[in-house]
Amino acid sequence: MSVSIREIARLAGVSRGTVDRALNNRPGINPQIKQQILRIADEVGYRSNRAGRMLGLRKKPLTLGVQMPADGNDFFLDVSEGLEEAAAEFADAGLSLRIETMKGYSVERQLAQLNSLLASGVNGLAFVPIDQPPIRSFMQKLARQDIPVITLNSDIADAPRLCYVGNDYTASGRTAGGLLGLLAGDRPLETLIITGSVQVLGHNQRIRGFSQVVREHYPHIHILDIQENQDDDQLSEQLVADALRRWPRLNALYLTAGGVAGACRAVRRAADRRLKIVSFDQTRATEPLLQEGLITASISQEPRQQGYQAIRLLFDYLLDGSQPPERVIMPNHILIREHLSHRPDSGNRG
Amino acid sequence: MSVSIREIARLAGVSRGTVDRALNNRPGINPQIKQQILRIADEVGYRSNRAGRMLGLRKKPLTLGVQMPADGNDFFLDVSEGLEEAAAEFADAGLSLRIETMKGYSVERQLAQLNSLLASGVNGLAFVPIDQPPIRSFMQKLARQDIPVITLNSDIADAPRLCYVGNDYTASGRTAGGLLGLLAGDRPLETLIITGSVQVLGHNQRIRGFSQVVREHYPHIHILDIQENQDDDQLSEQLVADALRRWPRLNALYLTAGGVAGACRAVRRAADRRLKIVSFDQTRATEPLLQEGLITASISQEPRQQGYQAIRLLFDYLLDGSQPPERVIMPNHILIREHLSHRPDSGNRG
DNA sequence: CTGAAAGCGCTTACAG
DNA sequence: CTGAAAGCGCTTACAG
Repeated sequence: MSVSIREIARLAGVSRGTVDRALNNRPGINPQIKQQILRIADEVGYRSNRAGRMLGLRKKPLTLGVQMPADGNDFFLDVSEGLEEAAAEFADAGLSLRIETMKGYSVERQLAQLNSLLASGVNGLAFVPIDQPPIRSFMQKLARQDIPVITLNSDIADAPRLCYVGNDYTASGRTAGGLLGLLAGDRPLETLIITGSVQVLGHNQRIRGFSQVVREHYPHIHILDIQENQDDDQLSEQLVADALRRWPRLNALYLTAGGVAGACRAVRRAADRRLKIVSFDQTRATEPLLQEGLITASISQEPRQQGYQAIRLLFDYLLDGSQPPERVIMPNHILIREHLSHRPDSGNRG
Repeated sequence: MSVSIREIARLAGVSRGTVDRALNNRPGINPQIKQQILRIADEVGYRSNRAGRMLGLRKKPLTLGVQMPADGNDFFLDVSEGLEEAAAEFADAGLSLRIETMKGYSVERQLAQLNSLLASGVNGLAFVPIDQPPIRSFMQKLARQDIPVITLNSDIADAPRLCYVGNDYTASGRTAGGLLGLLAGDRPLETLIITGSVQVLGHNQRIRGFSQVVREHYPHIHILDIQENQDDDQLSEQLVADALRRWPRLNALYLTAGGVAGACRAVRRAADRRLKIVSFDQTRATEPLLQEGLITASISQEPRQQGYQAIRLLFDYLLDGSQPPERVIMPNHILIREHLSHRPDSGNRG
């Protein structure tokens, strides 16, 4: 229970309106007085009351824009749940969401959707940025317009943003490596890495983290090859089928991205071969495969929390000016058949 | 943005005070009018505004009492962090916490501390109940006084409570079993189970869940024996040392509770033997052992979230009357060396 | 540049 | 049993 704006006004001998102007960097205030008020606020340890603020702000409703490559990508179903959870929690305070989704990664499409959100008057944005110069310069523009931006699930270098909310791909690759190491026991493992695309930073980081751990601790894990499936199930199935033929001793698969179902189809057909398979995330595609034991383990990254936190942090920033940490990193979790049912839950996990 | 109490008052042709009385079950209102107001509120889908409520309540500060066997038990350090996080979040609304801790499980001590909290005038309680009749009747008394209670980390049967916040011990035992199954590969595993006490329900459930999975899926995991270490490191070390001597083929340890460090000391001394060790939680004791690879994996249960949610749910109930689910179950996570650094974070994960 | 007033949605005494 | 008023901490027009 901290002091109120009224108390500070009394101490400074000014009106509450003036204190409000000083504290919230509003225009039209004598700089001297402003300094004095800020000093007093600091001395008494003023912290604005969230509830008061929410009520006061109620006339000017806030809208946040979200853009993500969610079409045909089940991973984002969970992200969306988190977005909606936060939206519901702050609906009281006048918050609403506007969500645009696209299929795959098109810079033009992303720009078009972001511009449309901007035109509709959103007060802040969360999106999954494509790592390309046009997106970067768009973000420069947003910064000049004082629109706070959170990069979601995937980050972009050298572009201004409030913060990044997502997982640490290198760390999740390390977890995958450590896990496969444990699964190997002391037997040699001949591993094929299937990645989505060597153009995608996150996929590469998952390979790097994996390789680091294998090199440090598990020399008997041997990497046969790294192949790209473009997140495509058909291609994935083909690649794995070929690999099974080509390397008779192939006994482990590390899948950094999509196309998991396809890869598993090929493995299932080779009924006589038993492979350890490590993948990422818990989706409609991976879940039954984990359930049946074909995928040995999958590494998840709290998609729901990613959505929830992105909205919460933007909202808090707009409400309070509170600065989030530069990177809000979700822990990654190892999923095996026995605890599948427990999907990460809200809890405002906070 | 739902309708306000003012709007309902207008629709019902009464004052806001009367609407407040109807909606919050306050005494002194004509039952007919009350029914009518409730009907209208229902029709328009009234949901009270949290911020408004927090402000309105600000004169009457809320205090919640917490009681737990935290002394000398590192697990509860993380729970406490969660408690404090929630306390900080709702300090605005006048919430404060009163925390009592004890060492071990004494019914008398627990009752004494709960009574002291009650005498100090707490509005709600969260505690780790000992599963004994005197605690049960104490909870009956609390219910009659309309003090909401949340059982934390451990539940108690046949006693009234608002809800249970904690993990599902059987489920975490299943996860342990599934994990050890994967670690075994296709080799036989001669496993010793060391449990805290056969008197503790949670420990037994961890054994049951483990055994279920082993029976269903991993017949080559053989359970040599189940022994009690009373969560004591000395005794634990002794037991494991003896077991290593007695069973030359012992190659796996499943530790359901405390005394992990002691067990590991005995294993480390037997430098020629390599055991798979599965334990629970990430504490000061287990962390370095996971780090060095002596413990293969540990299963954690989001202690911080447990603390956070217990307070949040009590607070919401007192604020809103919002009923939490009967059991709020934390997911359990498999921890291995490679993702130790990522301890579960607030995020109001929720 | 500054203050006084009205209002956000709710609760709590206080009259009647 | 019911209503009118004051107040929680803040913001936003509106005067000056």
